[in-house]
Amino acid sequence: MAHSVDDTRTGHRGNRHGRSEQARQSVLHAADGLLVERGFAQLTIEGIAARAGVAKQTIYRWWSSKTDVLMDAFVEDAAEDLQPPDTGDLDQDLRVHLRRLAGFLTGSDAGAVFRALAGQAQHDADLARRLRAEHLSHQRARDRLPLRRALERGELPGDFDIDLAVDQLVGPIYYRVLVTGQPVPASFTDALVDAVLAPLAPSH
Amino acid sequence: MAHSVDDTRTGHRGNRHGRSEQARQSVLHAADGLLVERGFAQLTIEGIAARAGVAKQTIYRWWSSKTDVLMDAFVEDAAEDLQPPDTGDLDQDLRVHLRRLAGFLTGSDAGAVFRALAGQAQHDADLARRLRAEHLSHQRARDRLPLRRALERGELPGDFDIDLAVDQLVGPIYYRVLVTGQPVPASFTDALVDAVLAPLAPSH
Amino acid sequence: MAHSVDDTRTGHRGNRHGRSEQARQSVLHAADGLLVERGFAQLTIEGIAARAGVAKQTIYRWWSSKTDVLMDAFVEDAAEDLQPPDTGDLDQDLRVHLRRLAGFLTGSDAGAVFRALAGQAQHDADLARRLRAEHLSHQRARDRLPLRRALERGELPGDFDIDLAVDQLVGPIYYRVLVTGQPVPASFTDALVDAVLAPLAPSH
Amino acid sequence: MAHSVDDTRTGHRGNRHGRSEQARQSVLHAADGLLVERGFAQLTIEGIAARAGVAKQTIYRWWSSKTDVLMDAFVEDAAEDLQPPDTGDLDQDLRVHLRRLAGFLTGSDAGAVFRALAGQAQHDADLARRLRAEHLSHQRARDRLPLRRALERGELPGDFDIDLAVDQLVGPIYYRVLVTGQPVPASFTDALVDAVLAPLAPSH
DNA sequence: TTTTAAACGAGACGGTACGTCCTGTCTTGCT
DNA sequence: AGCAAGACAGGACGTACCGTCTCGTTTAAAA
Repeated sequence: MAHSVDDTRTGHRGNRHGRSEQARQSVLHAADGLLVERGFAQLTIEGIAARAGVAKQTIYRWWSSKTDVLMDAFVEDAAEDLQPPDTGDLDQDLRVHLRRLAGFLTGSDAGAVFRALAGQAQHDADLARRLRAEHLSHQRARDRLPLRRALERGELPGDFDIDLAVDQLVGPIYYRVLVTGQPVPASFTDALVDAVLAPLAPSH
Repeated sequence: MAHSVDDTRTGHRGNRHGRSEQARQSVLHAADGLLVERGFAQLTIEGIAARAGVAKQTIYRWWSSKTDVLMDAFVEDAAEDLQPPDTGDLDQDLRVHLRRLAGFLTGSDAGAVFRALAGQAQHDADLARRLRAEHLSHQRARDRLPLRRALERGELPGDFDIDLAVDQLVGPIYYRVLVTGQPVPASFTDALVDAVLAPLAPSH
Repeated sequence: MAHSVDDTRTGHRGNRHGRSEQARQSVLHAADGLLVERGFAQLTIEGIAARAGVAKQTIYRWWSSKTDVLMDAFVEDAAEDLQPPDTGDLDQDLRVHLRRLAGFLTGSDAGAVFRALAGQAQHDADLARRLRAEHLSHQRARDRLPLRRALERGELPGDFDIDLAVDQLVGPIYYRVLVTGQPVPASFTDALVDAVLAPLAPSH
Repeated sequence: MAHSVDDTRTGHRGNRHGRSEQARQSVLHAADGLLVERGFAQLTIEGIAARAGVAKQTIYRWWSSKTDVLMDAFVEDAAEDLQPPDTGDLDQDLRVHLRRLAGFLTGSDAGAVFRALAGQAQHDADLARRLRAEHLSHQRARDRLPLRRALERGELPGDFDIDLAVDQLVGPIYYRVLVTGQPVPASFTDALVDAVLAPLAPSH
C-alpha cells in the first residue's frame, strides 16, 4: 500500500531509471501545502498534480488516493520528532513529552495533517489501518517509553499497567484536540501527569 | 443554521403553506439509513433525495450540506438517551454512565453517525461548532452530572476539579473510539473510574 | 387555448369578482418588457411573475406557456396598425403598405415579439397554428386588400393571381427579416412593387 | 467557434492525443437523430450525451451549446447538395434549382435541422451570425449561380439586378416554409421563375 | 554509441455528483 | 372564486473531479 521510499533503489529490473524522486517530492510538498492552505475538502488529486507540475497519472501510478499521498507526506516529514526525553526523572520526562505532544497536535502543520487524516479515518477503514500501522503504533511506543524505563528502573510497582496509564495520559489530550477543540495548555498536561503519578507517591 | 425541530407547528400532511414535515422526516431517515448502510463517503445529496423520494432542491432549501442533514438526523433521534443514573452512589453512577457512553460510541447507529460527524468536523469548522453547540455541550453537562451531584452531597472535596475529572474519564474512551480503534470494555471504563476516585478514598 | 380578452366580462357567475384585469395587464406588460430587454431565452414564467408582481399560478391559470402569454401580448398591443391605405392608387397604396410592414418587422418592439414568436413557431406546432390563426391570416387579408380593391376597380386583369402577387411582395421582406438579416429599405420594397406591377403596364 | 471538420488528422480509434473523432461523430449523429425524432424543444445536451454514449463534459469541451452541435451536424452532412444545374438554359436551371431548394426545406431531415436553426437564430445573434457565415452565404452564392452564368452568357441585360432577382425567387419560398407553413409545389416555384423572367422575353 | 522500455507531462475520455434554475402542480390564507 | 406566496417533485443545466486511457518525449541502463 505504501509506495513510499525506495520501491526502486537499485533500478535494474527492466525499468532503466525507476521512479522520479523529484516528482515524488513535488507531489508530497504540493499535497502538504494545499492541505494547510485550503483544507482537506479543497484538496484534490487534480489540484495536487497542477501545483506539483506533475501529470495526474504519475500520482495514480504511485498512490491510491489523496489520503495515501497525505499519509506519505505525513510519515515522511513529521512523524519522528516526538521522541520523549530520557533524563531518568519519570515525572519530568512525562511532563515534557506530553507538552510536546500537545504542541504537535495543536500547533504544527504536521499536526494539522494528522487531524485531517484522523478525521478521514473515521470514514475509511483502510486509512485507519494505515494510520495505526505507520504512525500510531510507533507513537504509542514512544508514549510508553518513559513509563517502561521507569518500570525497568524499579520506580514503578511490578504490576503497573502501562497501557492504562498511557490511555489516561494521552486520551484526554486527543479528546480535547479532536472532540472538544479546547486548548491543551501545559497546566492541563501537567495535571494529567499528577493524577497518574499521585497514587505512587510515598505519602498523600 | 439548525432547521431542526418544529419549524412548522401543525404540519403533517404533505404540503400546506410552509415546510413539509413529511419531506423533512423522509430526508433525515434516508440520510441515516444510507450512512449506516453505505458509509459516509458513499452518502450523497442525490442519493438522499432519491431514497427519500424528494427533490434535491427540497434538501438544499432547508439544509446547507450533507453534514447539516446528518446533524439534524443525529440531534433528532439519538442524542438524549445518555442521561446518567442518579442512585446516590457516585462510583456506581459513573461506572454505569461510562459503560453506556462506550456502548453508544462503539455499538449504536447513532454512534456511527457521531463518529462520522466528528471525523468530518476535522475538516469543517462550521460543523465542529454545530456539533459542539448542539451535542457535545449537552453531553458534557450529562457527563458532569454525577460528579456535580456528589459534590453537592459533600462527597467530594470542595476544590475538586470536575472538568479535569471528566476529561480523565471520557477522554480515554473517545481516544480509543476515534484514534486507536481499540474496544472499550467495561473493565476499561471501570479502571478509569477507579483511577479518578482512588485518591479520594480514605485509605488504600 | 387563447384565454385572451374578455373571458369574463361582467363577472357575476359564482366568482365574486372574476378575473383580475390588472393581473392580466401586468403579466402582458412584464412579458413584453422582459422579451425586449433580455431576449426570448431569458424569458421565464418565474421572471414574468416576479416582474408582474403576480403568482406563478395566476399565469398558469390563464395561459398555457410563455409563448401563449407572448401571443396575447402581441395580439393585444401591436397587431392592428398595419391597415393599408386606400387612396385609389394601387401603386401608391402598395408602396406605403410594404414600407410600413418592413418598418413594423424590423424597427418596432412588436416586430421583435413577432420575430421571437415566428422563431419559436419553428419548434412548436401549436404556436405556429395560433400565430397563423390569430395574426398571419389577418395580416394576409390586409396585405391582399389593395390588390383586391384594384381588382374590383377593374384595374387588374380578371385572372390576376392575388395570392401569388402577395407572396412575391411580402415573401422577400420576411426572407430578409427572418433569414438573411439584411435591412429592408424603401428602395427594396419599391422595387418589389415595380416588379409585380410592371407586367401590367400597357407598354414598357 | 466552429470546431467542425478535421481538427484532428489521423484520429479514428477512440482516444489518442487530441480529439476523438469517434466521439465527435457520435455526438453529431445523436443530435441529428434526436432533433428529427423528438423535436428541438426535447433536444438536450444530456440526451445527446446519453444517446451518443459520451460524457457531457466531452460535449461542453468542444461545443458551446446544443445549437452549436446542431450547426456542426448541419454543415457536415447536409449543406452541399444544392448545387444548381448548368445546362445552359437559364429558365430550366432556375426551375430545377428552386424545386430542389423547396424539397430540401420542406422534405428533408437536413431541412428540418435548418428550420430549427433558423427559428433559434431569431433568439440568438451568435447563432444567426454562424448560420449566415457557414450556410446562407454559400447557399446564396449557389442561388445566384444560374443568373450569373446567364449574365455572362449575355442572356440578361447588363444592368440586371441579380440580388433583387434572387430575393424575388427564394424569398417567397422561405416565406412559405418559415411563416405561413403552406406547401411549396413546383407550380409555385415555376410561377416565381415565370414572373422574374417574363419581363425579359422578346414579346409579351 | 546506440538501442530501448519505463516513467513522465499532457490532456481527452466516460462517468458521478455537485449546486442552481426553472417547470408545472399543490396548498394555504387573504381579499 | 381569484389571488400572492411559496413549497414541492422533477429534470436539465454547466462545472469540478474522478480514475482510465492514449499520446509523444525524456532518460539512463543495457547492448
